[in-house]
Amino acid sequence: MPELPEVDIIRAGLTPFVLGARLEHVTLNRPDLRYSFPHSFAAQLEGARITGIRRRAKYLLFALSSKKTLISHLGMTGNFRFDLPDPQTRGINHGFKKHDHVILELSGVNSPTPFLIYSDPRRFGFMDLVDDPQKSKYLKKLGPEPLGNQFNGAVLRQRFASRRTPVKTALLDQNIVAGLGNIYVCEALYRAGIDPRVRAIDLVDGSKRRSLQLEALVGHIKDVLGEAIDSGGSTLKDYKKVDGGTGYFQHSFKVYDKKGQPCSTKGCAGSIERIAQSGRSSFYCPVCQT
DNA sequence: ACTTTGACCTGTGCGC
DNA sequence: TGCGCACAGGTCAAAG
Repeated sequence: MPELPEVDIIRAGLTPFVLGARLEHVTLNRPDLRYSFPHSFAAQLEGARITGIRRRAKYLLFALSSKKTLISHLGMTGNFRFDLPDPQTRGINHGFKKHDHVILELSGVNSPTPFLIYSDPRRFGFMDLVDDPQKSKYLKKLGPEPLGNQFNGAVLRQRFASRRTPVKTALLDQNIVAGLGNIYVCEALYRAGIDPRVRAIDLVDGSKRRSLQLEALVGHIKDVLGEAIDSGGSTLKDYKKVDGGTGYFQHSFKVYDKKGQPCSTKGCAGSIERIAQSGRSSFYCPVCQT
């Protein structure tokens, strides 16, 4: 579900409500999500205060007064919201909903309710508790943040130089650049006029035109992510902001999920096609993405 | 080191 | 209305 913009909106939405809050009680409604929760997970969290929330790639990092960091990945359908238990359904998930797997009971801040709920129907998300997030297996190999100065044409050229895989696939590889997902890769490639099937290495070793495309691609990635954040992210189905509102960037999609629709590039007579690449859908205009 | 494939889950929408 | 299938914002382990 959530790519970098959505995770960043969630981070921003949580911050005023959980910064400084104390984790009074933690309830796990099942022993695992994608992976098992770490040993004594709830007990280790209880009593700690949340001293900061950051985002790295698609991960949320909750810094705790215990000096541990709670790492949360939302997978495809993970979400946080504030809610109260429903007395009518006390039998299931302690009064919360079917896929409400983690209940964080907070105190000491002015949050909408004391209960911060992590919900995740498909359970592709996971949580971990670590001493040093930089060293964690999940974060240590990640590529640069696409919105940072560490991500630029020279860096992308270097990272593409050994990759014979399609540029679409390469951009989804979090070890090349961290935070892009299927939507924003499709949209950025469209803006850059690059066919998603072009091999990454060919943007490096190919023609002058290919080099210019790679250089432009960097700017389009930054632009599309920035615009999506400004629009509150993209809501397809599960994604909601912490306050329950939806994002709006889905209304700005040019190609994602637009199969059969006319290309919106001025003067282009093409229509959007859908192809499968490494098991995911790619949407693109075969006329103006070459 | 790189590439490809399948696996992990549940829900929804479609064609019949 | 029900059934079966395809597909969905992601990532990782395994195998070549």
